[in-house]
Amino acid sequence: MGTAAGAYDFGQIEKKWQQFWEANRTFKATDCDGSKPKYYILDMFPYPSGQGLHVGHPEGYTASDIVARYKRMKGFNVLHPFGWDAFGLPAEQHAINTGTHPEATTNANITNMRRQTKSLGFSYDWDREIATTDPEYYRWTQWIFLKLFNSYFDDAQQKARPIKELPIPEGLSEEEKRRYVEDHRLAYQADVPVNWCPELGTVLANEEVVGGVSERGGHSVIRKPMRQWMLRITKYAERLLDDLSAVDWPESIKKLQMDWIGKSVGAEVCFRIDGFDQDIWVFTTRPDTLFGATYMVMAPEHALVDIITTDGQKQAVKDYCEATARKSDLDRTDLAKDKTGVFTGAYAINPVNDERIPIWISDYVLISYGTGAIMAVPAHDDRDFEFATKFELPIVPVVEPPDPLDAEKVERGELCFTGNGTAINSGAFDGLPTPQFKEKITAWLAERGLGRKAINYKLRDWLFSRQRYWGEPFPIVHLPDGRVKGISEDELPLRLPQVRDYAPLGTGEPPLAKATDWVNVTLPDGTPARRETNTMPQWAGSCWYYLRYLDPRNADVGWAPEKEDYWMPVDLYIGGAEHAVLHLLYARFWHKFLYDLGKVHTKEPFKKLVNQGMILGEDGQKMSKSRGNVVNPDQVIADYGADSMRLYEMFMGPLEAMKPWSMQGVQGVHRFLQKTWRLMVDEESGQPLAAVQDARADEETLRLLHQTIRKVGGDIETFGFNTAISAMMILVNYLGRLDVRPRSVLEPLVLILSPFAPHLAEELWQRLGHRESLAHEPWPVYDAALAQAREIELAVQVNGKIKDRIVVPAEADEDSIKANALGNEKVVEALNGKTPKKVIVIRSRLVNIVA
RNA sequence: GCCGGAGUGGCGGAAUUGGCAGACGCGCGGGAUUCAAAAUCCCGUCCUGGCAACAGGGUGAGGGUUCGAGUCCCUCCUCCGGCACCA
Repeated sequence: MGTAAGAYDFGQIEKKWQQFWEANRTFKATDCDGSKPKYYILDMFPYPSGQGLHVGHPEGYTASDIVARYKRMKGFNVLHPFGWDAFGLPAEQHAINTGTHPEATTNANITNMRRQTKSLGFSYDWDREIATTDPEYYRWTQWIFLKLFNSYFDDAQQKARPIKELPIPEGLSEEEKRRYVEDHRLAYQADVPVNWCPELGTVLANEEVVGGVSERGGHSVIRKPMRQWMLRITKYAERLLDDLSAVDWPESIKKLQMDWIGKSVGAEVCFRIDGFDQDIWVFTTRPDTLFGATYMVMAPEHALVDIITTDGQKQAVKDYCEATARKSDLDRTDLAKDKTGVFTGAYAINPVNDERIPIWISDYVLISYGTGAIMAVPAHDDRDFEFATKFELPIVPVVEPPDPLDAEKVERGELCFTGNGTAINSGAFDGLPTPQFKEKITAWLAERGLGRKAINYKLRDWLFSRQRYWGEPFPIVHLPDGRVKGISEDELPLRLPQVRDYAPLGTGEPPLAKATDWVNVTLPDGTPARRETNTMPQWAGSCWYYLRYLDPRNADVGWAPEKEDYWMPVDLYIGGAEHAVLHLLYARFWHKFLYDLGKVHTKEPFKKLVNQGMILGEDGQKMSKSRGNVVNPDQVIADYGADSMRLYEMFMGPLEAMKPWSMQGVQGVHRFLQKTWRLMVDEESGQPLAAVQDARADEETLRLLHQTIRKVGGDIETFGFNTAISAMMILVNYLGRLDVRPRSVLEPLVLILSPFAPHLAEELWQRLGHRESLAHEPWPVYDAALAQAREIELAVQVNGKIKDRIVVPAEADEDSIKANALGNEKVVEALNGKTPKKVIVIRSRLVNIVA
């Protein structure tokens, strides 16, 4: 196999061109080149895992590489960088088990994955390679954190400002002033009930807990109050939501982000507590149902619970609160099927009708959303309905559904209606449609100081600290008096210290606490202090890496402003849909913050986003070691070559779709590349075939060529890589039948194939007599006139059924087509003497005769 | 439960967005080449009936709009993804 001198020796060819590109810096991106339009195309950088590359990675990378190579040929100055999201739990778990420094593991994994990535021939500018674990990189991650720490959010201006400019209310003590400032920083510490994972020995962000267990590893997660670093992402909720309309992203991803942010517009309403000075505020999206509020529910953690509970109910309430506190997240969701709760013994006064309503506690009300208390309207809220039914609380209908049948059921308390309708049992407001009632009652409450318009978000502040070793250290010190200070920027990077072992202490104390020499510091003024021992979560480094690529070796700033101005935003971002809310929301948040600081000039970092779908094993199942269906890219490349691998991954189906692997499919595209080779190269000599000539192509050949150029270019623009490949296959199959293969046809074919199979294309280009790489050759221009067929075959239907086909000149007008069709003998036969009622002519498509 | 997305040959998938369903590839069948095999090339391949020309049916199921529906509308089924007491 492949013994002849001129055979398609992909192994040798691919190595040769990879070395050529690297030696010649073929894909070097030139900063601030004003002579060309720029195009920034970014892949989601991978975690350097010990498993190495799997076949899912090259899918997105090949797609982006095709676009990058295509755009270069279209005359763009393309920035196409690559790097490593290198902090992460696997290297640390390995360190805990074996004592190997995670850095050593990480570097070895990067070396291996870099080799694998390079073996696919992607046109990255490798001079810009970065790793988030490099101190020269995380120096700037820490720098951004310091900026967050030293900023607050100005609600009126809806933007971040330096903490020094925070207006502090009059009359506060020094201690209160300090607290006030701490409470406004965008990076702050708080005692929060966190997702504590005993198995991993760390807390997790809400986004990292899936179905009550940890996203990584599937370990159980419990609720535990701990002092943690938080980022005030909630301040950006409105902007994160608004600016989604400005990006070209899949609607599904935008929707996921919208739902995650979860904006609700409603009102906060004040209820007096009978016999107490205190009030309870509740948040509701349905202030129009206030007259139907028959009880209240507070979260068990609510501060007022202890105060208002009557002696008789003390024990029951205490037991319930303790039981709730012990529940893990998983237990809570499991128990969600059946509502639980306890009466406090206290009553509140409904502000609209002065009714006395009982106050309950239940864990179906969350302390972390709204005010931690609700007014319950069982007739018009499913959860309240369920609770009221179980505990036999009154149900008062106040909204009449439009459907009379429903209305009757609601009236009898048999149906819970949550839609819009007409107000009933609501005093002077009766008869109002829901939307108007909402506005009226909100104004009514506001006039009396009993309520106000309010907006709530599901989005919570970002839990930003982890009790791990392998992450960015916080540039923060703790003073003996409890104050927290950021270290100065010129002390960055704050490097990770060496530690004896990497195991968490299990108490919540991070491994860094073991590095006492590092932890204990003396400040310039002589004060002893302790360094923060938590580290940042993995998402930190990926929040801004697209900016470091712009200026990756700059030792003075994270990125130079003129480079940011030239390259940003990212024009095309390709990666997996699993990052829909995590990475993409966090990165947008940091970007908006940097925008407020004037460090970036665009509101959004990623203009267009495309998700590649997952590649399944040959059995149609998700690839996994235990199933034994994992495809090894190294093996595929060894057997068929990188070009075949690239081409196959693009030929499998639509980029975004989930699709199963097929080794025979790889063979299929490999055959196509072989065929393309043999189209031009003599397998014996390696020289161009005698059939390759400087001859004129005939009309039919030119037409197919120009149609193919048009199709392939158009398909690349719309990510239809599978159909682009199919079009090239048709052209190659056609040319294979010709005895004379004009160079003027083969050369454009090689050029349009080159983004897909770059090694083969470069080799063919050279063997056709070119000295330069084709990487910057102009993309062939198609001639619309040549692509246009002279004659067109039309289907002729009678009553929608095809009877025959006719051939007409491309420019034939409707009347002549009509005459042609009606004169067709099959048509005459089918009509059987009947007169056509109507003749529909779709030029270039078909004729339909209705009889 | 709620919100998205998708159901097309034996398989992966095409179909100008309302206009010839099944491009291209895989697989399979037949043939050429070969001592033989691999590789390669040619022909066939949605289903049913027929030697064939041809006829009929066909895009998850059922209904509707239309001269015309894989594509649009309604109802239902299945699979995948997301959220899961967010008031």
